[in-house]
Amino acid sequence: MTKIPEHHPSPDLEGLIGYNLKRAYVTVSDDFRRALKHDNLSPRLFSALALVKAHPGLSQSALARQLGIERSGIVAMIDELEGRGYVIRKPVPQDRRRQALQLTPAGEEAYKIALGKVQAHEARLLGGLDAGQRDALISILQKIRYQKT
Amino acid sequence: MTKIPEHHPSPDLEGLIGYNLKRAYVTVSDDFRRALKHDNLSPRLFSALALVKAHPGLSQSALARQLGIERSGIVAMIDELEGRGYVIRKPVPQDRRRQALQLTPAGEEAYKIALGKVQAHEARLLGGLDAGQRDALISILQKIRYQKT
DNA sequence: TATTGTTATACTCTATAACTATA
DNA sequence: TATAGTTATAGAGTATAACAATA
Repeated sequence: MTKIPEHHPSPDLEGLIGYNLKRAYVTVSDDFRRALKHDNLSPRLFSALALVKAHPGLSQSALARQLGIERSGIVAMIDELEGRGYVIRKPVPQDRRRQALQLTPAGEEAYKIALGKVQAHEARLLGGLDAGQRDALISILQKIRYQKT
Repeated sequence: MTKIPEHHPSPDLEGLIGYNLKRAYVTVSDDFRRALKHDNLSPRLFSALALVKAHPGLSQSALARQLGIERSGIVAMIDELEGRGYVIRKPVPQDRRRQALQLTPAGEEAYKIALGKVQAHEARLLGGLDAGQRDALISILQKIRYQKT
């Protein structure tokens, strides 16, 4: 006997942006993790590297604001990246409260490799979208993100 | 002295679908929670109600598959919804391993009210999108979700 | 007074592994 | 053998609240 595929969504849910956003993110995130399993980089650690790379000297508080999370959550992330030798906390003489974050050469290299894998993962996973759809998607998502609520 | 707004994203990150999906989902999810705070319904409990509503008699395992999570995670969710009197677990005589889930009248009513609030929240939050953008977004997100990886 | 980094603590969501009862 | 529900347990990713050092 052939198995009947279970497929019974809720029309209410399927019509909601929030539900579809969440499910799509889980799909992309799972594939991201598989793609960077060997590098042992989660999406959030990768994002932290990307921001420190783009803004050498960034403080931990500024990184937290940029990622949209509390600064207390940054500590363990930077501990981890520093432990791997990817990032250093550099004292700032002009403001002794701060730690200026920057990538080490090993961090630069690890980021470069990871970025290639991330872009390959997205190209593979989102290969079904044409360039127009991809740009439209990013533009709409940014409109949502940057919206004042 | 005027404060300079901090705005230093990473070009790499801003170009990634995954990063934008995540950030957009957090925005929508936070607003959802604010909108349904009074009803004490999280996105996942709301989704569970929606699926039981759409498919009365659904088993817990089928609900888990539908939500894309493990069945062990469903137990506490249904405990909670049952405790509030929104859902009942009904024994199935033909298969005594199963519990058929269904909404109580109170659950139907709570869901109806919640659905209205959720739709209002999305209309408000996504008011900047025209109907075409909204449909395009849902269609692209579903394409990602339903993709075989 | 306000901000930075930090710690302690707790909560939400989810996974894994094992068990039992049924099929 | 396989599936349904369940429990115990653990992990990731957050938040809140407090504190010391510094601005």
